[in-house]
Amino acid sequence: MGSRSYGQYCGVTTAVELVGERWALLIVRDLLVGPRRYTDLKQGLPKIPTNILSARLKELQEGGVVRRIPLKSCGLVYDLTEYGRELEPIVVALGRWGFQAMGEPGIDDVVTADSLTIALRTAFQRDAAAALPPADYEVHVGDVALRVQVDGGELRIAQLAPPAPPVGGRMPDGVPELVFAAGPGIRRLISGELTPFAAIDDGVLQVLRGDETLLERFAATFHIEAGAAAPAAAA
Amino acid sequence: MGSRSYGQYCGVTTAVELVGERWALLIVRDLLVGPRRYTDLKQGLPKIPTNILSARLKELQEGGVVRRIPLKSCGLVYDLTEYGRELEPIVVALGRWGFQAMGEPGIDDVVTADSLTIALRTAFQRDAAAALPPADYEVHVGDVALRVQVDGGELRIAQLAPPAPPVGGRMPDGVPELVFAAGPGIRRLISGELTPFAAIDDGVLQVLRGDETLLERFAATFHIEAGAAAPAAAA
DNA sequence: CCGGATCCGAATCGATACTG
DNA sequence: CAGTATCGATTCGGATCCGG
Repeated sequence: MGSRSYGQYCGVTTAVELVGERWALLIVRDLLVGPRRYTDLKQGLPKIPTNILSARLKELQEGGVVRRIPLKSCGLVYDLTEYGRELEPIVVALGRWGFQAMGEPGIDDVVTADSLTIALRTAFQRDAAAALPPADYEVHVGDVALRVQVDGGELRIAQLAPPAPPVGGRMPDGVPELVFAAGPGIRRLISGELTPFAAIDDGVLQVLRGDETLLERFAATFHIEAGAAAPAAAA
Repeated sequence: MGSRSYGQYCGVTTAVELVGERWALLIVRDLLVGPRRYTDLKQGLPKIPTNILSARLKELQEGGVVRRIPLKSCGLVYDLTEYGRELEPIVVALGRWGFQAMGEPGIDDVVTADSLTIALRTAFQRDAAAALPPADYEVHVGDVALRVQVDGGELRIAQLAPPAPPVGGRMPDGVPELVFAAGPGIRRLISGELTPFAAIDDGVLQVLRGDETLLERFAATFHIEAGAAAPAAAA
């Protein structure tokens, strides 16, 4: 009964009926990084109730956004359909928009591997990167570790354990030129609020290995301009 | 407490906390067309409960997306902030994405002036239009009437009565070269599923005045490719 | 452990009525 | 015109439980 339809014949309306329910776009965000098992999604979305996760996955499948793939080696993954994958620029743009309104982290906010991966894609400055020499970073935020490789306009991000190597993921060889660790305060480096030097000085960030001047290159490569009006950062 | 937070420190998460609630993005969609009064919004969103509309407006203001402007001539409008206006490319992209999943209209789906305005912006092919001569259309869909002017890569859309001339809107002068009327089936013209000729033939569209060959130009100017996989059109 | 299904109280939504 | 108030219908959130 409860006709949940918005009652309009319109593309935007159709879109929000497909991916506008609570949690749906965050599931899509994580699947943009790669195929994920039910349990991976649950871990990447620590606060999602399991019934909601399974309901969303069902709806997203019915909407043609997500598909369920039985794995040869026993198991099961969810993946975006080709149609679902077309959401990538939209999710990235939303992330860029929302980034500007991020305040300080809530007391029990977490940074997950997938969300950080998308955040880096969001902040990636292709043109700036193309003009810079290739670089190879290892970034730690909380207990998430990412291998971030930039070569020309290309960006490659791999998630280091934990969690276990993602399905279909390929571990990069070689040694990163720069290894550093940060907390959520890394946001202030990406926003330009803090220079790399100031970030180290404030204890927001520590260089674990490598030449710390590479941080300048990192900051030039990953940046989100505080566009128009920096809103007062909602609660 | 029922902390409605998603518990993640992430731009995408922040964005959906700001505009991810039910109805919120549709309010933004309508405000992208121009400032609107409470009652305008209610008419443009016929199925929104009034308490939800006022709740969303309040939340959007707190989030720095919408602002409330007392009108000199007695009255009150809601408008997007500069930050809110940055959602335009995102809403347009979502509309383009959702367009591909639109099936046939539900029995009591409506097409509103604002949603059609955004739909045309969504479908606008700047490059194609720039290569074509200027054009001046009047489009009727249901009881919505739009004046659509294309000049080079520029698109201007004005809403003809009803409803009354929008606040701050300016009525175009002159006479449109082509006036036509359609139903929701206009979607099939924009998707390329129907040629202009076939659309007339099927009764999807009637030319009321002007040279019907201009419909070719209209179809070339407003088009949405059925990109990757045309999903099976959700219920 | 993986992939959910079930149950229940709390919060939100939807519809309508009403008010300054 | 611009909202509140109210109340039943849904949905969400949290926890537990179940079959492989």
